[in-house]
Amino acid sequence: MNPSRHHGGRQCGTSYDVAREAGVSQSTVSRVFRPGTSVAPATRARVMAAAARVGYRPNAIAASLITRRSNLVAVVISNLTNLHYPEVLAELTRRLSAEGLRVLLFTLSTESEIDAVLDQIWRYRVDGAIVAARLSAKQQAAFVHEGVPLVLYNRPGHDGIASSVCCEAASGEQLLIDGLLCAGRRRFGLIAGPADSAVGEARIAAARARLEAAGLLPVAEERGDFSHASGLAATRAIIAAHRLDAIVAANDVMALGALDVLRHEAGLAVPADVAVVGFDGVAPAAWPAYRLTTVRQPVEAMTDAAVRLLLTRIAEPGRPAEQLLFAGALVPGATAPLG
Amino acid sequence: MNPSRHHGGRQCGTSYDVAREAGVSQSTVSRVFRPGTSVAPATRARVMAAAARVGYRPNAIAASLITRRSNLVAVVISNLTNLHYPEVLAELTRRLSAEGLRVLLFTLSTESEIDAVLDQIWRYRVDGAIVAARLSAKQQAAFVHEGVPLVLYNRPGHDGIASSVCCEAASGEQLLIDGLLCAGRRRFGLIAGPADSAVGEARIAAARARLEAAGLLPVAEERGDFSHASGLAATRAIIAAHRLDAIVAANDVMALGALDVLRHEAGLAVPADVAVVGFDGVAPAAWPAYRLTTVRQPVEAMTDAAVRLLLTRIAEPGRPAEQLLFAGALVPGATAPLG
DNA sequence: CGGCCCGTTGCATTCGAAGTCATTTCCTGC
DNA sequence: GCAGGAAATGACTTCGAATGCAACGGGCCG
Repeated sequence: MNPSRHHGGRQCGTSYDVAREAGVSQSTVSRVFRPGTSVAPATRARVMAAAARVGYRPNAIAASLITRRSNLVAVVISNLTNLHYPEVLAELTRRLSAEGLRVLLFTLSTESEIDAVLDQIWRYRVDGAIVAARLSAKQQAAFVHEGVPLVLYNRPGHDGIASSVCCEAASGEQLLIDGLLCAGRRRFGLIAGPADSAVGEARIAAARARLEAAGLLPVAEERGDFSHASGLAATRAIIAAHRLDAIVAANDVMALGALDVLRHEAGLAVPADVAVVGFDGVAPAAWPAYRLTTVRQPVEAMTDAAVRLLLTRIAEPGRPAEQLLFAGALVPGATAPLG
Repeated sequence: MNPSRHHGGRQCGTSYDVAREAGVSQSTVSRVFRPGTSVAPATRARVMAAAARVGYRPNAIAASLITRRSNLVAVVISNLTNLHYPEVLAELTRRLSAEGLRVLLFTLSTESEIDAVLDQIWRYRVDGAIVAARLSAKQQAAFVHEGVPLVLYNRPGHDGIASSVCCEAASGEQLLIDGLLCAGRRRFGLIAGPADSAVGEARIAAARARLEAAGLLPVAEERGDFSHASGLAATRAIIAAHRLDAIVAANDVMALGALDVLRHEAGLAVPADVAVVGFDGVAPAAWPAYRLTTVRQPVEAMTDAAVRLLLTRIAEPGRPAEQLLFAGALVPGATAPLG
């Protein structure tokens, strides 16, 4: 029926080759390699031996075609350079592997690539997707339309179409801001993220809200893009024009940039002159050179939840979307006196 | 023939649905979606319209089965937490996407997982693999046997079986060590990587060789695992027992750990008391808090070469393996006076 | 006006495994 | 010794697109 051709490069045999070699049918070979099927021990042994002889490897592509399960999960990450995301990616990959799912990785250099990425996602018939990138309502709806379970990571789910896992900003910022206020800080500078970043906006909005609750307005505000360089630039701009006693950055990497400018360019003492706080809990923030006071996202719990949400939606496509919120944990550090 | 069933969740139509809708054969639909085939403009338009109506998406899985090209490339990275690798991964993904290839990502928590990963790689019939993890000779040979083009990233190719792209250690370490020697440093401490890391060993061996050429032996040696924490530990151990004037670390992250201990625990001045050098050129090394003197791997050139090597081996499977070496570029920094 | 050639198109087959259904085998209990 | 049933196995179909080959049609040239 299906003897393996030897055209060009060598290739591993098919289930038909194994079947012929073992003197059984292809169905039996298939059953041997599929858990939960009943095959006589003797037959199984014969098939395994034959498979070893011909170097048989089940073809996941062929299996996907008929089972309509590719065991692939698309993971979309917008900026891997953000230091926080490699950690997320590593955790996601680890957990997905443990569940027998493979990761099809997409990274975005610019947000405009997203439509091309989605097209590829549809083509590969992934079983689901975990997206840490901005998706419009229309794009989120496309996942429903294509029947691909979607979990958003640290991005808001539009109209409850998609499931999502987020680290809630309010309580974390509250801890930071209230601490600073208690310690007597009054002149705050804010370093926001890009305007189109929901997490960034949420954090800065939360910070601003706490200040307002205390009857204060930020003395200065600048926008960065979450990068260290933008943290440097924003801080230079702020301190050139204003006298501050606290800087609140939308993420750790910009906060580290702020620290660098304050200490190494402005000659200011942290936290004596100016306190600095961030958000994320990236590894370098904890290094002795910085010891940044920040809020750490519970990456383990969040990635675990993301995978779990995805699995349940794969298992039960009809299931309604869930939005999970996680609270960050205060990491005291040494860059802010927290009353 | 093949009308789309509506079992359970909605799914997008097949080429047969489009064919029926457009009044053409399935072959024609296939041709419309495949570049380099000849279809009458009018027909193409009809098919495109029909495809839009039924929401057709070419099924890459089905196409892979018959073409024997999955357009998937396995990327295996051993420790994403190493700060250098996220950058490599981002570049690789970007370049592979540009070539129409998708990334199947595998990360390793422990080296023992590698065999399970290889098994998955065979099953998915990837077109090629880029591996930044330790592979035994046997494992490398398996790629040849399975007919999967392999490019090793910063790992030595065994017996020229596999292609590889490496950042050569000798010239970089020479620049660093000779500079330190010129500046009068004589009492060196080395922080090596794990014994099974080829790059780590190569760098430390190169450093030692330069010292020997100058008639010196390292005063102290410790081993880390490339992590910041291990850099801290190694440095504590070294300075507790010896008086040094230079520390050479096998990578930047450990060097940053060394800096942290020297400055914030030991109260030593860098570079006045002790100079520190690393290797890689990771982003935080250039931040004002550190300004580490190091050698930067040419990530752009290396990833570009890795992808290019892979593409040519995919195109011409018979082609012999190539080993490419790249030289790192000195990043002067402020942690070492380079004579 | 006929023949030829090329651009289009359809038919039929193929890729490799999974699973349905029918058949065989063997064991059990009466 | 035979009916009943469970386990094991095989024949056959299916998933969705790509492609070799044959057929068709139109334009061009002689």
